[in-house]
Amino acid sequence: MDTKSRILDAAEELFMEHGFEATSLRLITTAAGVNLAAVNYHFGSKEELFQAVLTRRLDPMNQDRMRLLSLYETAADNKPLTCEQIISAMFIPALKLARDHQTGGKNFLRLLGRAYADPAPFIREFLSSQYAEMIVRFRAAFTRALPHIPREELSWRLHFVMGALSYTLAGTDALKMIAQFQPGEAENDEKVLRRLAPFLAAGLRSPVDTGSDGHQWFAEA
Amino acid sequence: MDTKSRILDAAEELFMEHGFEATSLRLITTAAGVNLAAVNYHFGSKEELFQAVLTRRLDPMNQDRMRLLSLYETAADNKPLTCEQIISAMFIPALKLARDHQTGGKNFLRLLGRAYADPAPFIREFLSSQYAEMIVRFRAAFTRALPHIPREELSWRLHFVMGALSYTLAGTDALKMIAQFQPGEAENDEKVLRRLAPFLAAGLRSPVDTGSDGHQWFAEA
DNA sequence: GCTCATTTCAAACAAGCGTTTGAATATATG
DNA sequence: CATATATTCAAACGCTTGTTTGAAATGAGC
Repeated sequence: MDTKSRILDAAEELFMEHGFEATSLRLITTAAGVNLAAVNYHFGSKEELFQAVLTRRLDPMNQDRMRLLSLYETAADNKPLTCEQIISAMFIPALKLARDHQTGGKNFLRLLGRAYADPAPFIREFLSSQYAEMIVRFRAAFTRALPHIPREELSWRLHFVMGALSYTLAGTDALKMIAQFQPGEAENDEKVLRRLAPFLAAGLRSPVDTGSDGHQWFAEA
Repeated sequence: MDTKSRILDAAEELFMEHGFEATSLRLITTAAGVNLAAVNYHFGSKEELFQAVLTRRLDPMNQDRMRLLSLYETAADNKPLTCEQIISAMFIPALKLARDHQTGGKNFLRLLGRAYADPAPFIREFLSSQYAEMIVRFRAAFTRALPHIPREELSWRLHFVMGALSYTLAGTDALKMIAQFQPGEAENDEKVLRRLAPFLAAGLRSPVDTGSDGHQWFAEA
């Protein structure tokens, strides 16, 4: 394999394991079996390397998501899609990566989940640009699927969906370490996403809280 | 104010802004107006300072959550609580912090959201220990409230709830920067949580997917 | 006012960081 | 084969990091 790919693979795993700031170029190049200067030669800088690691898999995944959404829309003959279809279009490409044991697909999804919460501006701006087109398309699809949900409310619900998804894919949360939380059989990313999707679909479809009926949310204690 | 509090306040804000690794002790001590060596004198190390920053507000918040849950359980006379009540017990203490403009409550919640996704083992282990007791209590409450949900499924749904909550509180996600996502009026943390709670309650209560009826999730594309 | 423990301070420490350099090597082109 | 281009390499650069040190300053108790 060529030097560039060796660096990308090693960086993907180490960034996932230690985060961006705590992963040194010396650690990456040693793991990749290449010279220290190779990163700056092939990628320019550590930041550009990080973006290259993300782009390599994120861009195809988001393209795949939009391709799938268009497929469903064409098949539906311009009628609104169901929530399940739209969520499937978001999840299936992620599932493909999770299933991919050959490449570091699982590693990448966990790295992506961490990148979402990283404070560095260059990461946030990069993700914004990477997701911009996809979000617009999916927002439009959800707007047609859920016409009774006000625009702002729908924005937030889409936000919650992305949050739960990225958090779950990150798989780093502290809860997993607590003894009480013991999944019975060996859970893999695929099974988890199959649990998450119906959960989110129910939330997306839930009636909008008018504040007048039902449970008194957040009554003072 | 004493040196220790000055350091904690400055560290809280700077850790929130730049993350743990990218925030240097020199940045913190300069902002706090104290000597560089004061951190190691009062807290021992940078890691212990970070834990002190989290403990200061996280421990009281989780105590408050459990107190509230006990309050509801006593009022319910040992009958199972509703999902809304349990979620309220989780959210109200977080809301109190979000409302607190005096102290850096909002800053802290965003810092906490980021800590959830931080790769450093010492952070993950610390959060595990901080949340252990609370999670056990709330798991038990949800188990009684949703007896028809299998144990493993409930574990994951609780996991999703924590994920969406922490991701939302972090408030750092890239989606916010995308032009299409423009909340109409000025949204504050309180309004956001009021949208999130019903969304999650609907997901928690959703029928368990038996795989035999309804939408064909994740049909191959 | 002396004493002793606590706290602050400037300075230095060793180590690691991302990046650059210029020569050496490999690869491809004519 | 000779030439030019692309890549690798060891070494060093300047800088920042968390932590330690020992002296100076502070403040309470007798």
